[in-house]
Amino acid sequence: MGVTKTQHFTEEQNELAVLAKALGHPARIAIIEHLIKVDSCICGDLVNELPLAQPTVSQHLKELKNAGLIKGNFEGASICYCLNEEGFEKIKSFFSLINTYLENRKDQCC
Amino acid sequence: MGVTKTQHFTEEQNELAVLAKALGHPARIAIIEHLIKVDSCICGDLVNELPLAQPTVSQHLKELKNAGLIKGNFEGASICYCLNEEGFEKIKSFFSLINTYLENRKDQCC
DNA sequence: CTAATTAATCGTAATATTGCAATATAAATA
DNA sequence: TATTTATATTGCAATATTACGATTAATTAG
Repeated sequence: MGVTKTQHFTEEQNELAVLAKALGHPARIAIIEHLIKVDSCICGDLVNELPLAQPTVSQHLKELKNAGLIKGNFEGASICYCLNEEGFEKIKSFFSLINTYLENRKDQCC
Repeated sequence: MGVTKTQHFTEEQNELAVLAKALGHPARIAIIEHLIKVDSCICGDLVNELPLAQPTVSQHLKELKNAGLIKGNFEGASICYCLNEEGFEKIKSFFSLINTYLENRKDQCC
């Protein structure tokens, strides 16, 4: 029926999925990459940087913010967005687990 | 409208988005976690493990496979699924970039 | 206060995702 | 060969996502 069965999964699994989903769009990858490149950012910048209209960029920023991957504060007339370490920490520990597993994996059955 | 403007982003950005999107569902996170836990897996296992019907699990496996995050081989009557290192490598280098940035970031403007 | 600038929100069309029953396919076994 | 077992595919309903024009809200400059 089209609704994710969130209730049936653990909180950790749902959190990770939310974070990954937020990164699951090239525009949002581009936003993260741009934030790293300029090391602090105004939204207007992004509208020029991305091949998308201003409302669309605003929407993508909102999703990244909701997922906890970026933070935004008013700075004069515009808004300063930057990476939110907290969100990335959670992803980091998940991938650490995977990397440790992959490095120690003895026999790859497939 | 409603179609992601894939053409306007770099191949790397699109690839990362595909990988992240594939992880953007709790069932698929659960599948990855289970594959790590049992260190090789048969799909039937997963149908019992997950709160989803067999066709739904099959679909999620397909998406993980398409994204390059898991591999599957026939093993007798059933199929043996396991992690595909290649896919995770790509994600790893992206997060390395982010971690390096976050660790060296001087002033957090937000 | 008014105009200009910047970014968020609303409304909506186009498309994608999620989930499952029903069915199909493929291999193992009796 | 017929049956069982394991997994994939199809078709469809419910819902979510993507994108953007129009509008609104908030801030700054004059």
